[in-house]
Amino acid sequence: MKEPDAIKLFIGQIPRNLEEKDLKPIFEQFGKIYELTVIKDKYTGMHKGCAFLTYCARESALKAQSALHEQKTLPGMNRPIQVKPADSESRGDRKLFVGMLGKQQTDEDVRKMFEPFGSIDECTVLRGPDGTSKGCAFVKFQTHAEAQAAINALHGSRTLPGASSSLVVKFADTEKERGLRRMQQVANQLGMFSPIALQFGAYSAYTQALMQQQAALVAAHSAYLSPMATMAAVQMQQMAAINPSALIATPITPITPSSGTSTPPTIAATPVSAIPATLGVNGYSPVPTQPAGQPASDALYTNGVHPYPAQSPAAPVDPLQQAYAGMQHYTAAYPAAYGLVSPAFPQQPAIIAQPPPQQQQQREGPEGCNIFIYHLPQEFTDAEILQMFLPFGNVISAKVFVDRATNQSKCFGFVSFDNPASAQAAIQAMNGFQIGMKRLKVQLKRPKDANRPY
DNA sequence: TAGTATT
Repeated sequence: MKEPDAIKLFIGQIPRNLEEKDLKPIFEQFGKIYELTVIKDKYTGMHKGCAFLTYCARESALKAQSALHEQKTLPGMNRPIQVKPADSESRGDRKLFVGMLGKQQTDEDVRKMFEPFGSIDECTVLRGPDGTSKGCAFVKFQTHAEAQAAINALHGSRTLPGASSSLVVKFADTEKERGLRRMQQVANQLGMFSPIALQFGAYSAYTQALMQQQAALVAAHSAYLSPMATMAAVQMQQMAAINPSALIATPITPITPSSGTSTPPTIAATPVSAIPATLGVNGYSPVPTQPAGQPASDALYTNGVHPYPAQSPAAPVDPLQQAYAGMQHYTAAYPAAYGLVSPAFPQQPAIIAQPPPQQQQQREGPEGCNIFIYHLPQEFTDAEILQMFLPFGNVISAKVFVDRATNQSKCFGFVSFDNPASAQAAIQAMNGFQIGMKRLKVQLKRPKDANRPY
């Protein structure tokens, strides 16, 4: 079916509305396709604007690459299509990050500097939106040895005009390192400069997981909304990936046409609970973050910011809670935006177009996996507590108890995980967590046959 | 001084 020396290609700069079936005709002309997969976000299913393509024959891949790479631009894109071997095809580490360039150096200048050390596959100076150099570049050699030779010869070898220190030449960050860098940026933006704050590994992970979930929520919801709302969701996801604090500080209102509505959104007025749980199987989306038992998780609550119900109201505010409050504001703003966006797009179905929220029956997890949550905000529904507890593991059930007569929340609920460690992590992190004027009470659910102490 | 994306 596929030649043993077939090459997997990475295809970049694909419009997000193109799926496999749309892309197939573009690539089929170079040979029989073995596999073509659009890359989607693991959690949100959102099209990432790129794909993997493997032809049965190696030759087809080479033909496609030379015919298409940087040769044409797909509709709606402002950069040409990328067709090149996927990272997984490359041998070893051969990509360099070059820092402390002068602002004047162009791609060509950098290329000249590096070409004595080997064959360069790619050389790009990073530039801001206005075209000014960011003073750094990526240079990819064909082999690891060439890249290493360039480091040996060039790193620290000179100081370029306009640069504040000597030239930096090193291997570009791996994916993992990039993640760390992002977390550090997040920490910095939230003002967490102290050595104690630097231990907040769990905080970053938690925040990022929550941001992902929030973005997913809006993404799911926006399927029923306007293109503008969808764009906002995309932007939001991008921001969540790099800068949760920007997300918090940037409510969705800027995308809404101003139409005289001045009611400030509040979570009580318009809960997001109507958002269908369309995230993954059974409406539940697993999150990899498992703070359970991790040292960072312990550090989070041994540094004087332990959230606890008995804590004085004047206690210092946990930045985690601030972040959470910010997100509430964000999600609360969303329905308000909906109300404003909708009339501008009369062809869009109104809110009745939403499928009915999936009413999941409460499911019990194994002993030790079920938690009880009390003091929930009145407007929290299954969807909200699901969102709140997803970062701690695989949630198999999330249920807010509702008064049958009034359909009002009784302000308590149950969440079940598929393992006890997740339940413990959730209790550790969320018991005493302040939301508005309330602090959550989070504890293991009593076994059915337990003696009732009161 | 870290890109437009890499299962």
